[in-house]
This record gives sequence, C-alpha cells and structure tokens, in this order.
Amino acid sequence: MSHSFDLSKFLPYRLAVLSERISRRLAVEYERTHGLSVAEWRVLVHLQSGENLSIRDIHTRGNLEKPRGSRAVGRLQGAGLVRKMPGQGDGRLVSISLTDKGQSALGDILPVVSQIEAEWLDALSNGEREVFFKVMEKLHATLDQDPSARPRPRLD
Amino acid sequence: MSHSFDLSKFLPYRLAVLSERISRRLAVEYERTHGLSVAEWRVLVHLQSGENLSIRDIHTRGNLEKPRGSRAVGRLQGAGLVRKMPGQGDGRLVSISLTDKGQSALGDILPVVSQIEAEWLDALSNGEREVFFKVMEKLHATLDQDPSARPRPRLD
DNA sequence: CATTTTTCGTTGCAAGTGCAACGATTGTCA
DNA sequence: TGACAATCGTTGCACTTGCAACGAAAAATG
Repeated sequence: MSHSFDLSKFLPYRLAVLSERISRRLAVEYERTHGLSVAEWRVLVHLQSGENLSIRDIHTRGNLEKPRGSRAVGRLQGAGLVRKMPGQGDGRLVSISLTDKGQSALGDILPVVSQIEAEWLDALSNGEREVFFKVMEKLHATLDQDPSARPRPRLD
Repeated sequence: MSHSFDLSKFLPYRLAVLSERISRRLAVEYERTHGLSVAEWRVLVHLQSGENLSIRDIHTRGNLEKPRGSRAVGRLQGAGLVRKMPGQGDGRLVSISLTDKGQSALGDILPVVSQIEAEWLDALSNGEREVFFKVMEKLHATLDQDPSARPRPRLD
C-alpha cells in the first residue's frame, strides 16, 4: 500500500511557506526604502544592540554563513552603514559597528518593521502567542538532540 | 529615546531560524541519499499525489518561482525521475509526472522524512500542535489582507 | 474573423550563495 | 620555546537564483 502523506499538513512545508511569506513582506520595506538585501538587513539587525560584533558572532547568532556575512558586511561598508576595524586583542577578529548613517537607517526601518510585526501579533490571543513561541522552543530542543541537525543559533 | 527592539523575540527572525534549521535537517536526508536539491525535492513532493502538474501549478502551490521550478524539473527529467509531456488541450502547458524511478525515490524518502517529522510532533502535546497550526493559519489570514504581501500559496 | 492581450514556460544575464581552500593570527602542548 | 593545531575572515569557483524579456499558444475584444 502507498505511503500516506499530506503535504498541506507537513510541518516543514507549512513552516517554510509561512516563514518565506513573512520574510518577503518585511523585505519589501527595507529593500524599497533603503536598498538592503536580506543578508545586509540581518547584519544590521544583529548590530542593533550597539555592541561591536565579529563575522563569527554574526555567524553563530544564526542565519548567516561566514562568507555570506563577510560579503554583506563589505557591501554595507561600501554603503557607509557599517564600520570595520581590526579586533583589539585578537588580530584575527574584525570589529564591526554601525556608523551614524547605519544607526539612522535602522532608526528608520525598525519602527516600520515592528509595526508590521505588531499587526501580526495582534491577531493572536495572549495564549496563542505564548504557545506558539513555546512550541518553537520545543522544536529547537528536539533538534538539539539530533546529531544530524545544525547547532542551534545563539539568541542572546 | 531609542527604539526598543529585542531580536530574540522578533517573530520573523524566530520563524526564519527555525524554518531554516528544520529545512536543513530534511535536506540532509534527500541530499545524501538521492542527491536532490531543495528545489528538486519540492517538485517531487508536489507530484506525490500522483496527478500531473504544470510549472504554473507548482508555482502557485507555493515556494517555487517559475524559472526555479522550470529548471528543477529539467534537472529531474535529466535524472529520469520525472516525465515532461506537452499539455493536452492547452498547448502552452507542460504536463509533469513521476516516472517509476521517481516514484521509487519518493517511496524511499517519504517514510524517512515522515519519521523525522513524527519525532518533532511527538515532542508536542495535542493542544500545542493544534494551536501551532491554528496560529500559522491566522498569520496567513493577516497577510492575506496586506496588499504588500505575496498571495498565499494554494494548499489543496 | 483579425487584432490585441494575456498566459505559460523558457532563457539571458547579473548578482548572490555555498563549499572548500587559503593566508594570517592565535592557541596548545610536548 | 618551538612545532603543530585550531580559529578567523576572505576569496576562487561553480552553481543557483531572481528579474526581465522573449516566443509560442490561447483568450479576449472589436
């Protein structure tokens, strides 16, 4: 007998479709207003806290392979949004930080993007939000025990 | 005052990280065992129901732009997993279907992939599963009303 | 019917991506 | 200390991707 399989209820498929749709919706904003690519946007967001980061930091915090991060930083530097300085103490590291222009760009985009996120979250009840994030955490925890899965990105 | 923003609680970021981690975990399987790329895997899965599909079908069911789907189908045809025939009735359409070899490959992969998904779902309670899928549906519904968002892929 | 529009799939082209390999720097350990 | 190993960021290269443009086919319009 044939193996039963319902794509419309397949968790990875559903997640991918939703995630890409949401990601695209945000990309419309920062692409149109500031000409940023997804990779560049992710680098900027990681720098939002104000601290200086290395390529490795951006890599281990998830979602950006090393070469991809390196090139995105290069483009951001070319656009004047980011500053690259040799890491002090460790000569291998590169210390990346926002320029004033980068700060300003983030200041433009973050409120818009947060507003869009708020519209999504507002459609959910408190309980639903809570369970949704808890489930995402549980799925990560399951993946953590799977040796074939990538390591989980740090979030702090 | 500075705009408050916590990346670790940012829904699009959390979704992207989880979705990519899950997607990668599955890719390990079909890549290693059958040399399939993500795009090729998605085409195969869409064909799983047995019906013949066009490039446009694959496109509107989500997650594959037209050129990407077209090239993935071309590669699958080259590998002998898929058959391409002129669409009957409408000469523009292309009728894509699985070959025996494609059926066989899917028969190999689907149980493995379903098993992995089951391990993820088993970590959740019935209520959590239910809420999780309901929330994904609600997020899609919110996106449906946003003119800047992409149309929702058909799921039927 | 004839003409114009729309739809479908493909391709050209520029840009982005992943992987492996590399030089440079730092860490480890005999 | 000195030789070896590990880490960091970058780059070469082959490949994929997205966008726009294209030809072929069907639909819509007059």
